[in-house]
Amino acid sequence: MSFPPEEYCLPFFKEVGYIRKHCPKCGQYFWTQNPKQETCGEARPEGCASYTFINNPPTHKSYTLREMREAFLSFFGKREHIRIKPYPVVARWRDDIYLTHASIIDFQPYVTEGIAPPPANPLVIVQPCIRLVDIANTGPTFGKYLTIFEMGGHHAFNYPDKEVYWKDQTVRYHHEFVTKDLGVKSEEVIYKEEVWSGGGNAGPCVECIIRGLEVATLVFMQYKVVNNELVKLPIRTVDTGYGIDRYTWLSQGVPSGFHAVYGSLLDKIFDIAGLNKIDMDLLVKVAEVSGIVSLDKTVSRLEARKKIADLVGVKIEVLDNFLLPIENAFAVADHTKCLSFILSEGVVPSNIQEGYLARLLFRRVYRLLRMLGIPDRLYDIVDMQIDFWSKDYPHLKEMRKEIGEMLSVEEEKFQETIKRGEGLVKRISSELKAKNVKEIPIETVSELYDSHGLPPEIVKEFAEKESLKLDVPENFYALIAQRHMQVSKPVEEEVKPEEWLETAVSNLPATMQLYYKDQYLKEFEAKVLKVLDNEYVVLDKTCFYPEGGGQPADFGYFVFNENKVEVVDVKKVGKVIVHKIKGNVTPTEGNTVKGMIDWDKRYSLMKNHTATHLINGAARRVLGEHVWQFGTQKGTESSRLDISHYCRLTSEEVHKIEVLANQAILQNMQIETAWMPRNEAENRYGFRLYQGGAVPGKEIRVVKTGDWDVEACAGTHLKSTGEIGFIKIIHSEKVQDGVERLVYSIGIPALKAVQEREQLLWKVSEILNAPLDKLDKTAEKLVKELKEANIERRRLIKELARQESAGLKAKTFEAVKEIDGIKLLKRNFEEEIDVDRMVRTANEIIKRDSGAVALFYGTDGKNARIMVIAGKTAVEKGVNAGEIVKEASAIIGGGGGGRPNFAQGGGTQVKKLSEAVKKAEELLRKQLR
RNA sequence: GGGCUGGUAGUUCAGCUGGUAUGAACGCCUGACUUGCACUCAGGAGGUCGGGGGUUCAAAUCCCCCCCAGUCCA
Repeated sequence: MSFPPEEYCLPFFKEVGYIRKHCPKCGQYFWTQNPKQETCGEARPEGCASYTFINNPPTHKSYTLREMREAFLSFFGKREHIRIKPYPVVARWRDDIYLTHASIIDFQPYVTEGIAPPPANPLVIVQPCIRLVDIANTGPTFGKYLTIFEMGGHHAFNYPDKEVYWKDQTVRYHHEFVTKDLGVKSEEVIYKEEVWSGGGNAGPCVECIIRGLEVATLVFMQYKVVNNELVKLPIRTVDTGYGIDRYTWLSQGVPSGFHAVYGSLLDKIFDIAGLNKIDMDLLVKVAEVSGIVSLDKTVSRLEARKKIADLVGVKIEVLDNFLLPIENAFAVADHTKCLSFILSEGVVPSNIQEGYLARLLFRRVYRLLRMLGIPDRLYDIVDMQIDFWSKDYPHLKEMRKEIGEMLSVEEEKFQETIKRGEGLVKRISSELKAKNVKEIPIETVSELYDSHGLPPEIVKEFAEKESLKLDVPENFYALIAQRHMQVSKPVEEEVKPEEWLETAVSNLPATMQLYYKDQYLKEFEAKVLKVLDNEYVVLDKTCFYPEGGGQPADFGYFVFNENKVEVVDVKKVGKVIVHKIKGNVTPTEGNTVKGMIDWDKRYSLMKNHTATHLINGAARRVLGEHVWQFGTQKGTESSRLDISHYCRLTSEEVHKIEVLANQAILQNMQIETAWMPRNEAENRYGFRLYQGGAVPGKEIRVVKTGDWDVEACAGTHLKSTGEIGFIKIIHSEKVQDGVERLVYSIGIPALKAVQEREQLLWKVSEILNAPLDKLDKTAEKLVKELKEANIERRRLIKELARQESAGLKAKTFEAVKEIDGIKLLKRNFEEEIDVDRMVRTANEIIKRDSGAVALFYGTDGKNARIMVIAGKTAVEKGVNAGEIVKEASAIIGGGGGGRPNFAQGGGTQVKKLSEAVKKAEELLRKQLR
């Protein structure tokens, strides 16, 4: 994809004497005022330039991050842009991404697609952004790439009938900012032509480069990518990204972006890690060329290292030893900030979704700290981050305790994983050593990582303890990716059977939602607008609630022309509500029908829905601010709510939630619902609103339950909480790591649930013949007695075996025959074919006399069993128990087998048992001959 | 959402192609010898083989379902 040169040829460039040039190294076009500028001037892997601002900043003064942020905001504030507060880093308002990775994310998709107006136009914002894709590059690039950074964006949304500003003005703003406010010389500012594309949108963009560092990207979003073709968007968006952290670095000219952003905090981390004698000259030299580093799954760290070593004239080993701890400390500074921000917004580390991102980040930090030898200082560092950033982002401080708790749970889990891993590696090692293998195969390492979460460098560490070699290939993570390619099956696309419905109703007007006008409305009259396929009916208005937000659809009836048909499903298709009916007749278009909903069901669902909000509010109060709704399903008998939480709920916590929720009922709080513009709702109630995930539309419906809970919710709710009556939490379970499910009933079903439990207790009490209040003690005693009885039983079998074999009860043996010095003991156990007893008895016999052979058999009428156990001497003389049993049991219609000294078998033709025994004896005689 | 491991004695684990859990180590109990640092020696106790179905003469082992734990990817 590329755009014609005209797209970049701006009046501004002509006006101030910029000329367009071609970079011989990377092949891209750029604009500069400096005729001597040969390359595009950006420090990148192609080697177009290196950083020239280290120890030599181009700005008129040095800025802290906070000062730079303010400079940016006020520059645009003075130029008609309205300041907007930053959004959360967890993008709860979107269902397509987890984290906010650019300032424009805040306004997608509703503003950029024209569904809702922007909060201001033009606007300016500094948005904390998280990009985990850059995680491997964070330390080695000295601050060019960070997992968390602040993006300054000034945005203008240009509508067909309202132009704010576009390319020329955008570049002018940038130029004025860097030259006038920051004091960078105009001829040092290079603008590079680029193409931007992402999230299905595209447009030309220019990158702004100063002394080797790309500091901003000015994107002009104006196309939609459809089947590889560019389609013009009605709204053209100015999407700028100013790297506030990079400007700060530029202005300070310090060796790394981390020095610039974290300042004293970085010093402390270095101090903790014992990095206090750093060769600053070497660090600066490396910093200047660090722009060529760009790691991904295919480019190895060592390759990049070698390039740098050549450039600064140091041996690669020396450089590696020098840089590794520094890079790790850099990454620690960045990752602990990132983790603090994610956790502060209530993300619970988990093995799914955004929780997994938090876990990934935690484990990476922990490994880095481990390599630095300071894993125990994690909390101190996070604490310092919270102090450091709370000045600008005060909510961090409020979450300090919860962040600490989540970290400690996570640490414990990871330590367990490592400990388990150590055991695994030890065992694998001894197996390998037994086979005289000296190296751990890479498949084993992959499996240890993939199935047991053990990072290769930790495997290496443990393997070396066992004096085994392990060379972790540079492309290890690419191998893992490949592994997943091989095993993953193509996911079958779920076909939407209702797709035709969508097109069929697309021209119909929006159905009037009577359930929002009066949620207690049970009957209504409406005009039939459309009947499809004889079973789908669209009306001009309805009080049937379509399935949504975990609340099932209403059922009921339509009555027309003295006919009555059942409504069996209701769906919302776009803005149209479609009723699915079942009956012999269908209403005709233009007719009037009377609709009646199944009120009992609906009222019960309303109660359950409001109860869900109460429980959610109660859980947040009991467990903390990290509690978010993860999913919910309402029913008439019971409902469930999944919430994020970092450890298993105790019964005390569940009871507390239950008590609080019931108190909320007793307070009989009023429930207010209101439609309001998205911006207003977010401003008034915050992003807590999005409990149920992203909510579409320009206006959203806010359901406020007294001072207990506020959520964006489309469901039907009660007028006051008192109507619920009673909530009983039936049970809780863990549905995923970090997600707890609460299952509860309300009203009479809740009472029934309690009664069922009570019934169960009574029944148990009756069975155990013990009073209710002593059930626990009685059960304990019984289990203990059962265990003891089992032990006694086993002891008795042993004892019996010993005695019987000792000949004390020799008469129990049918016959004792001597054949060739071998003693054959035959015995019919009749119905007592207890394997354990037979085996033990036989074992006792051959223990006493190794020349003995036991031939035991018996039948309980259904099954017959034959067992032959031979002593050592007997086996030496040729007895083969396995063969005897095999042939003998074939007679009784079964099978059998075993080893020469031990075999058992059986069959179902019990009548032939004696024949089989005879055969067995015969075989034994043959074997001895 | 998809994939991969694992669940056997108090603990960590063996248990191959169904056929004795004579299971191993540590821990525990009893006794002896010793009081020098995982003491040693002798003896012993301890298992619904995660749960439920099925196949089979026979299932820890094979098949299906469920539960629990861990882990990777999106």
